[in-house]
Amino acid sequence: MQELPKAYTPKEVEEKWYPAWEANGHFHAEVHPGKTPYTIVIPPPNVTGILTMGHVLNNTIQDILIRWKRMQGFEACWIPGTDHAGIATQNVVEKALAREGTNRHQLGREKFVERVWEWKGQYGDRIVQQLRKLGVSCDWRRERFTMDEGLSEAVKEVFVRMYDRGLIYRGKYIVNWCPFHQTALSDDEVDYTESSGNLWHIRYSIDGTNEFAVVATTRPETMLGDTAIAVHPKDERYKKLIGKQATLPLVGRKIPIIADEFVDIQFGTGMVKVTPAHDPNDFLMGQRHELPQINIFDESAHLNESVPKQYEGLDRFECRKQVVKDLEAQKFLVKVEPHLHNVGKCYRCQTVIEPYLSDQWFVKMKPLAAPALRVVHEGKVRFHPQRWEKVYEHWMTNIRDWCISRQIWWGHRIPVYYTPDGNFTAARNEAEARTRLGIDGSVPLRQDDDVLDTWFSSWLWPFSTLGWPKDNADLRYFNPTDTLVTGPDIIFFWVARMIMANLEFMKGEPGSDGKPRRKEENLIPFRDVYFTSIIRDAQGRKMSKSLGNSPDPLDVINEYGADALRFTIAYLAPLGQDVLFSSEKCEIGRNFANKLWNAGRFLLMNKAELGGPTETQSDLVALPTEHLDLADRWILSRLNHAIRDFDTSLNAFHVNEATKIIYDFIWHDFCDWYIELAKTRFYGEEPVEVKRVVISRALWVFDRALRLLHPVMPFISEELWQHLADRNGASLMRSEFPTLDEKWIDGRTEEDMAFVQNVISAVRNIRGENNIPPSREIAVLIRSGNPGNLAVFATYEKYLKKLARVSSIETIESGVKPKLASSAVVQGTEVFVPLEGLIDPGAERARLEKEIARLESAVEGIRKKLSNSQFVDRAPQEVVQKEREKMENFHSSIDKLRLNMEQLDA
RNA sequence: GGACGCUUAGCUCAGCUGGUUCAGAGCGCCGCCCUUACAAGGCGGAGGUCGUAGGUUCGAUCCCUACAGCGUCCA
Repeated sequence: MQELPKAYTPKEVEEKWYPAWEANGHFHAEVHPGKTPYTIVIPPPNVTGILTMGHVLNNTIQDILIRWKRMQGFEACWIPGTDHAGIATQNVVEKALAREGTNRHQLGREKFVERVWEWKGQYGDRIVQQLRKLGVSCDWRRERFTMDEGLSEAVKEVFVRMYDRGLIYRGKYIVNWCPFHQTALSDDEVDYTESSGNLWHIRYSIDGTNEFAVVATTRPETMLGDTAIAVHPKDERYKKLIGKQATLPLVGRKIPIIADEFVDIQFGTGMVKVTPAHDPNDFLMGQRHELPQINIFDESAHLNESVPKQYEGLDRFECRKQVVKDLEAQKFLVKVEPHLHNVGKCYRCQTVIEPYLSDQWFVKMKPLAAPALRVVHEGKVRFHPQRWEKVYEHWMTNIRDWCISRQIWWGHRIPVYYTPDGNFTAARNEAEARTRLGIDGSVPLRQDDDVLDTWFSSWLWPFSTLGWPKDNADLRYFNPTDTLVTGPDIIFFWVARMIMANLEFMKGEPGSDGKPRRKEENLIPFRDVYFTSIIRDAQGRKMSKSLGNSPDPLDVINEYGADALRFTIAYLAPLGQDVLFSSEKCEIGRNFANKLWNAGRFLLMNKAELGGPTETQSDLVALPTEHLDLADRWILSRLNHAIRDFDTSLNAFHVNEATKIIYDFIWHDFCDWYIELAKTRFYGEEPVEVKRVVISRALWVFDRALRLLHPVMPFISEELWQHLADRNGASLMRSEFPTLDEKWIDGRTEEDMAFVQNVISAVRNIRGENNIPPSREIAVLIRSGNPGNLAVFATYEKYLKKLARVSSIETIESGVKPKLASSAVVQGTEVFVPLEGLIDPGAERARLEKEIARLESAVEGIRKKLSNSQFVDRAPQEVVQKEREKMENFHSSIDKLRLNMEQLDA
């Protein structure tokens, strides 16, 4: 066998294994009646997107879960895909058109949409290719796109069914309007940034009095559309004004003074202007009081004909200047104060959003929300961390109807058809529309121009990707899916809506038993939702393009390796906490990979040295249990602890803990101790047959460690695993995940080993504190009243010799006083290192004093406890007993240390 | 203004729901080492009254309350 290179080089390994796994179908899942499915649907990244650290976190976690379950024998299916990202994608193509000196209007709708598809064909798999670099084991044969034919069918089917049930309606509503894109935006497509503006105080004269109403506003130009003034009903200052009329300055319109609880008595003057067509709150207030809605803007936010002539045609910001100027000139402006407020901007073009009244399509959310809230309350869908339930609950109980129409061209066109005389219906296609409308082919039909919000396709993702609305085996088997891994920022826009959609549309669909689904646990889209944390930079700032503080994951992979990146991000990501990331942190993962690599290298070198038959796949199945010594029993106990704890952690979605468990096991238990101890046997006197057993067992343990590690670091684990034995074409990713074998968990062995480790540490401490170089061997004397400890030593003195570089070990009787020795007490056993000429008695005394002081402060703490009668009476007896034992041990150690210190002078 | 989260070593964070030498890890720092797997490494060491003030309890980093600072979401 060829010797491994001295350092691990990720690139070639990654480039070798990923295509091999994919070509062998290892990522693929099929309906398999004998196996339990475990399904994840990927949160589809925007087709225009590039891989970010957020994707790395999210997809690493998914891959850890799916690889783990796959190795555990589940039929693990991870469905990947991309989102058509309506506005974002349209924007990209429009920019390209602009560079060519044209635009979508010149091109026309049909040609434009063709152009977008072209773009998608050319660049649409960029992010998907980038994901592969990370090593994700998605079932690429099942890759979907939200504009696929199948998914489009699902969208139309859902729309028509909801329309027929009255769950979709058309209405005038105030929406977030982007005057640049001239489309409505959903709430999440609006970025809010704090900016400094002004608060203008404007005076309205009140009819029949000499008084004035003074209102404060951040948007004076909207006064042109005011239809009321509002005060709080309990505001004593203005009670008498309620019901009176005021005159709107510049316009002259008479508007009423109304009372509404929404008004904040503290804000400004306590009087507000009401502009129902241009402010979401005013819109609601207007509905409550049946106020007129006067729309003063056109679609590009220029003033329309509803305002006095001198303002018509002005841009809204020019108009603001003009209105302020005119108010001032006519003495209506009372004062102007600087004011900080949140301004909503279009997330694509940063144009200030205009709350705008327009015809839109809506989904009625209340009927959908109730069951979706219930399944979470009842724990049928579980959130991790659980606290997100409250956020979810708050949103679900205050839910508002969902504006689903977008005035753009790229997306699912709304399946509604209009006749010239204004009749309309939703339909799956034009023919169905004609049937529904009762018209023949002679009447021209026009389909709605708008497209649907992108989320209207992604909320169907857990079943549309599985072929719905067609009943099929995949859908029956893989839905409900198991785990969703996503960010809490889209809990409303995506997670909540998926729960609603699945509950609604899976009802009655055949389930895994072939019978129509009824029970809610079969109607949910997923059982667990893991909310990932936010990735921030080392200073704690959010990663953003404009700050340029977001490392390109592909650069990081090139520099450190995909496994190192995956490991590091998993290691750093506690459930529900933000992650402060910088690429240098990948040294954690890289160094670990290198450590692992060299452990493998060491084992393989020794195996080659010892000769014997080459291991085969089957050789590594059974654990060689001959010639077990303390170290062997100990590492098997530790391994089984690791297996158990890994399972516990990952079941609780504590990915960082699971990662740390493997790290600690491999680095500290296996490398620092087990390999070092095993050297005493490889280089010792035992016959070569025994050594071969020892190396085989070490390889067996290492094989299990690689299996444990594989979900986190798939590439290096596979590469090493293949080197351990002739695998005959098998892959680690399809091998069996280690399971707990209780019989190897052995408390006695761990105690004995802890004693050995502590003695070794004590000697190393003496060596370190006295600056004795490793090249200088030392002698050790042991004194103990504990025969068990002495017995362990008699058997395993070679461990101490090797690991602490000790030349000889002697046991001494009590009463014998070794001269000028450095000493320590380990679990009641005294360890002496006679070091005449090597140690500085002053330094040694200081060392012992420090240790005595430490023990004395511990004793003091216990003394306080034990002298407290309340503690002795009320604490559990075993706790009290333990404290007493501790106290005794500490006292005994202190006595010994004192005595040894005195002898330094003798 | 409301809800939630965070505050532990110089830095970044664990501490899994009150008692084990429980005060930890990684990085950084100091000292000794190229000891035949690994200097991307080994061994040893220094560093914290666990945000503040109360409360519950025999006992609090952990549970409760208030406050401060930071952050996120909602209004």
